[in-house]
Amino acid sequence: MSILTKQISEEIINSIILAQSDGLLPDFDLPDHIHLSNPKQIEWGDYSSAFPLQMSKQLSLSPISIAESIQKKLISNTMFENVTVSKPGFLNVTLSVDWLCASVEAVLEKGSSFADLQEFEGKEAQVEFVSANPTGPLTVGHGRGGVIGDTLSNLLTSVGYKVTREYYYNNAGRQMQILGESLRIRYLQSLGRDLSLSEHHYQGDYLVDLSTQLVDNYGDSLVESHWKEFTKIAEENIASQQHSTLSDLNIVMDILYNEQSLYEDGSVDNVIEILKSKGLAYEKDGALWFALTILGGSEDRVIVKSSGDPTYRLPDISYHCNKLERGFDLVVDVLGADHKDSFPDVLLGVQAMGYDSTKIKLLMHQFVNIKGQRMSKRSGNYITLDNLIEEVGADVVRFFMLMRTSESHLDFDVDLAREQSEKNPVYYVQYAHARICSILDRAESIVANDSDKVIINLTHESERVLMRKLLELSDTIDRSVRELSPHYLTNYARDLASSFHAFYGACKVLDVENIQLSKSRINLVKAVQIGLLRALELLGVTAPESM
RNA sequence: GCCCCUGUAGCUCAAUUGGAUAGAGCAGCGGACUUCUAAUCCGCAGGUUAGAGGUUCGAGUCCUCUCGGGGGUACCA
Repeated sequence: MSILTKQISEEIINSIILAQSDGLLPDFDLPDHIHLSNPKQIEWGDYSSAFPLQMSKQLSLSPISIAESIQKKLISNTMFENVTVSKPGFLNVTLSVDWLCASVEAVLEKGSSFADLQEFEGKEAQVEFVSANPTGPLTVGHGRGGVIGDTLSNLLTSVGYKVTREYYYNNAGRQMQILGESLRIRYLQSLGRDLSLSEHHYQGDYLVDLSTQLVDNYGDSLVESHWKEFTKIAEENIASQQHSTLSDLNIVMDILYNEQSLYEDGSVDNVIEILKSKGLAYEKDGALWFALTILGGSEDRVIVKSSGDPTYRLPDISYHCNKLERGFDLVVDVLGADHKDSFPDVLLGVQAMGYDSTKIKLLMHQFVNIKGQRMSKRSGNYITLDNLIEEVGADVVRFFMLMRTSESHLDFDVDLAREQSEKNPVYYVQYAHARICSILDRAESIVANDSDKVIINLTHESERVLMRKLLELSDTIDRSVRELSPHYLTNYARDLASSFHAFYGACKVLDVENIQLSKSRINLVKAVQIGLLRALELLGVTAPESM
């Protein structure tokens, strides 16, 4: 099944061609797509296009006359019940009930993949997300990135990509030493030694918890151990906790990419050599600088400090080259706003290394602000992702994280999220599914074991809207992928649920007085269930059968 | 100082990338369950889209300036 608006667009273009061959319209270069929007007034139909307005100047014709010429050819199309032209020069189409019914029948035939697209069949994509340092528990910000990345991965899969979910495991550099030292000090404190952390050490309670575990398991046998031993223990422990947190959110990574390996296999040195040989790296003040200004960047940056340690930009460049070397057609970095500045530098580095950096896309998200009574910050501690999941549940976390566009700040209202009531949009959507299940259970007793998929004559306005909304899932998936904006899916799920609830209120599905109509409505409800389940599946939210 | 994001109803946000009379939810008010789940539905009210200019048939959306909020601006990641 193809995208709904694309089908309409093709019909309009065909009508333009017909109008041209009849001399109703002059010849002009046809666009490959007619842009359609959902008009605000019911009398303007299901979709409308401003195409006649846009072409008016070029063709030296009035918008109305262009629209009327297209209308003359489009009106006989059985896909449409009505084609109208309105004031400044809009072309409006109303889908025919027969066409809608037949399309919904096709949903039943195709099942849950009905809205999937084959556009990127055979292509491979990599989505890198979360990529937290193994130095502490995941934050709610990581949670946002995680949910965005995972849902985007689902979406990319639904348009044909083979997707690799990847977590860049940042376990090299000085921060790991600090982690080891911090744990060592906590451990010695647990044994009663009078020591304290410095300002730069990791202050969180999680290292205290870990150190008491160490005392329980090893007693004082680790007293003489080097910080490196403690780093190893802390890293393993924290990483496994991070992944257990992610798995609570239904997120499973395919690959944990180890930063350390970039040093071990010489990739990082290779980047230095190539940049040097191209005259893009130079020594100054004992450090090695990347000459970004030559490549159009805003300013040169240090890639190897005078201490001999690389800055994060260097392994980042190396890592992104490695991604492209693995042959991905699309690489998406899901990053928090704090990383935004370095992204262009990495792209320039990748380009300088001779790779096609246009395959790498950025999906940046802003931070999460936690609002609510019981989640107020305790002294010295911040709210972890674990706390949040425990407080409101995984479904709610996933849904709320995807309610806003990723580039806007997200106010996470914990009081609202915790509320199991009509105020909570997650339950609104899930309740629609539970209602559907309930209807379908009862349907068995009225129309026993009926396997035919016929849908006819669903003419009520709420039925029309519901059918159209269901068929728009393909548009939503397409747009979410095109714009790397998974939040459209959340809006879609709410809209579809809303259309269903309105239909439920207006139309009795199970009506013993009218078996034929009941059969069609039951089939419609089955199709809506398929669509709603699919949307929730892509969002990673469960669909309870009763509530 | 400079760069990026952002400012829309009392609150939280949409608005299909420049289209028609700016839409939802919550909060407020009024209706609808002896009838498929009332975690629902229907209706009312709520706006100078921060402000001022500009671009054009047409601006919440684009350009300039001013004012608020956030982030960055490291030889941290």
